[in-house]
Amino acid sequence: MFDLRANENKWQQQWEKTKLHETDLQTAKNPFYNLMMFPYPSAEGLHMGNVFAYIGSDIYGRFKRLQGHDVFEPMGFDAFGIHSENYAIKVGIHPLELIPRNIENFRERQLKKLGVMFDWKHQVDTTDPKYYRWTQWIFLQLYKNNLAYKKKSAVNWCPSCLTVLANEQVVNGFCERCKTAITKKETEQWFFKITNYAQQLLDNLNWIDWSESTKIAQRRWIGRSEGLRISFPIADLKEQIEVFTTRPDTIFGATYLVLAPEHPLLGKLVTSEFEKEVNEYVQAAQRKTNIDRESIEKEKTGVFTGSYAINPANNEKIPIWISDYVLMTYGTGAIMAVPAHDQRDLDFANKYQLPVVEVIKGKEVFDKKTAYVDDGVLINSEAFNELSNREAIYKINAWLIGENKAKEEINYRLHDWCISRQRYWGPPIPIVYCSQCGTVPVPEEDLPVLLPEVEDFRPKGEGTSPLANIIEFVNTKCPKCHGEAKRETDVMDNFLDSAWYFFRYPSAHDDSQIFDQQLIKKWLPVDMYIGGNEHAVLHLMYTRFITMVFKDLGYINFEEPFVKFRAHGTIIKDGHKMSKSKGNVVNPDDHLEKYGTDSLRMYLMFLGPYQEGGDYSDSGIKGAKRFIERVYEYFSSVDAWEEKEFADHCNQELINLVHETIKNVTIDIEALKYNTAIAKIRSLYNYIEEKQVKNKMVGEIFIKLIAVFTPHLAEELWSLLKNEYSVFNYGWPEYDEAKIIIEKIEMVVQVNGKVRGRMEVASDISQKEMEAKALEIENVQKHVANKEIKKIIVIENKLVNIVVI
RNA sequence: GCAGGUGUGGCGAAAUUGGUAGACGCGCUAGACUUAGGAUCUAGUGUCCUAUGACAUGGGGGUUCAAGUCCCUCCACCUGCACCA
Repeated sequence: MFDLRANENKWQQQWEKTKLHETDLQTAKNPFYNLMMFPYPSAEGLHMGNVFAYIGSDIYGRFKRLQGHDVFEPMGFDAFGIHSENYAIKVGIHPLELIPRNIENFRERQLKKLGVMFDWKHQVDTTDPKYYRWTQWIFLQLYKNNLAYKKKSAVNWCPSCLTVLANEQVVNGFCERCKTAITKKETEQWFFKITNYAQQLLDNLNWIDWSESTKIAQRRWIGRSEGLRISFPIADLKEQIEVFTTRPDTIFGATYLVLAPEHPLLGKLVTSEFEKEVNEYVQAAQRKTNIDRESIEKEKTGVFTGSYAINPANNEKIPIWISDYVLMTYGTGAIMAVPAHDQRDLDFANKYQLPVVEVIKGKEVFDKKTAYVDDGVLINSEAFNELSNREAIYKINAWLIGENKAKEEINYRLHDWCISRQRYWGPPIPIVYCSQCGTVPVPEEDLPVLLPEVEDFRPKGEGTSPLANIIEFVNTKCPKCHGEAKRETDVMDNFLDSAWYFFRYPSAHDDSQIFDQQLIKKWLPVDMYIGGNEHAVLHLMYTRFITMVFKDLGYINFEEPFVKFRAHGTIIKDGHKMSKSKGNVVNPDDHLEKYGTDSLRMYLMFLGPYQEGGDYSDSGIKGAKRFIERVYEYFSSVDAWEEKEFADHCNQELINLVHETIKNVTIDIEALKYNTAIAKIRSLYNYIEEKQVKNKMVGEIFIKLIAVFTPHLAEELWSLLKNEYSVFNYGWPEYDEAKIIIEKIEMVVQVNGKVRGRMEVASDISQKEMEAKALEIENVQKHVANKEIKKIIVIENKLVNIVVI
């Protein structure tokens, strides 16, 4: 009996000994950078999702290697961040001790067993000072180029993680990590100006070769909308309120304004009569979580400020209200309410008895309950009456702009990236505050700003990092005037660590520079990136931003990091995502031990399309193991392989099958359709076994095809056939369309689209002969009898359809 | 609510993009070998059925010689985003 585990150990050792997977980056002639998303090393170890992702990516890498590329397939650890830190807190072990232990476990006990061709010489660990020194360096470059700034604003606050979060890390109002409801907190934070790149981030989506689902998610997240910024003068005050709208055609129906409770002009607007009510409302809004505030089920509330604005279109006096359905974070934090044509405004107007003026007439009669939001003809709009609203938009825009009452504006949903974290486990922000010189960046030669060893690394929750309590860390000298100064005590968002790691892999041990320009030129952008779509608007957005910054600062000459990105699917179990609470988690270690890596690799790739994932079943993996054992038995039982050109000595059926299989498997793997590739390889094997094929060339072709899926088995079979190590140095099989000769075809004969018979015909038969032959079939005659043949449709090599009436 | 996706045997899934529905597997059934089988091998396996028949790709309708595939409509589930002005 074939011992899969022993065989795997044997070849893994051999690979390591011969450095088969170490690519010489300098001399490589045909580079292919095959990247997969690196993991954060949790103590639980790899889960089935990681395993699925890495195996799928490795198959592509092995395929490219066999096709003759020098494949660079590095791996590293995304070990900074709240996830790692929270785990350390939970188990009560300091991250400085825990994380290296986890990394060791991940690499030695798990990743190395997957049979993936990682090049460990280029391992990267984001918590290594030699790495985060460059993360800090990146911060400094952004700072020097006005792309990093500090500002006070209402930011997302997680009351459980005790830190602020970027918008991308708030999921449905909950913390991405711990699922706690997010509140708003008014504090000073560091931001990166990702919004400077909003348009470029959007435009490039038109040409990068990424999974469509990922591109759609990014487009929506960037959320470009075109409209007008209109100024509404405030009655009795020399101020203006600016609103953003995409529907200037409805301006004559704007019957009131609504400001966000945080709006800066609010103080000036509120009349003494309404002061108490307004203050109470503002305070209540501040206390609410985003969930309470942004839930659309909730009834809208608001209060009148006592002031009025002038509608610049018709000079009507309209009241100014505040409400928390208007967000300070989008547009100008103020809207013109057009209740007749916006459902939210209508609900609000009905509740507080505000006037509703219909300005666009549609087909249906407006019932004051459902806002009319479709196209129509303008009414109650003075000079613009009877225009279609599509036309009116242009005319009203031109008029308002001409009158200096508005200007065109493009708004994005995307906000600047808040990178401050009031936590311990991250790279310190390299900034010093001096009472004389103000905010001073740490000089590049003083990097890294080392993360100090702190006994109590728990977050304190006062809006400051635990580092704020370390006097030796905080107190420092100003790099400019050498006077007393204090360090910034926040650390950087973990997503910055991972936004540039693939730039570092080729230069992983270069302490003189962030990366070697020559190597970057040779190896980047990444040829193929595979990862989970949960990072569609997080990692994959930030990493594009950082790449664009590198380009603009002159470090690289490309602006998109990944030529090709593919999102893999998720592995589910019994119809649900694997999760501890559902109790359906499959531990990959057990299955690796029991069935071997090759079985697991083959099974995972076979259970569904790679980009969709699939449902894991324990029994399915047995089938893969059975297949591997059967193949081994067959190959080892052949004592004499015929060393002949198979194309000359085999029957045409086998020749056709081999060429067709090579062709289809090549196409399928390129498209990541591993499940069907495996099905076709198995079909070929079934034929080999059934017909007891012993041609050595056919055997070798089969081994190469299966090698990407079951590399250990392939090496063993390769040596069984007395070939030289390693099969991965011997190229991907070629197919030759010309060798596929079809002499006879089985054709289906239909009568009125229903199959009534089959016939075997020579491939060079004429259409007339084919028709005649079809009509000879007894069962066909039965169905054609006494009927008039209207026409006969012949599809080459497939079928004949006789249409009768 | 919006966007995207999915819906095919008992199960995971295929289907050359309009041309033989169910490839390749899992499971199951029967048989062989065996002291034994949760091992292995062989055969069978969409449903109904006397079938050379009929019916079958979430439901209904349409286009076509021909529809899982195209169009209309309805339903269910999954994933994102969600008061974005």
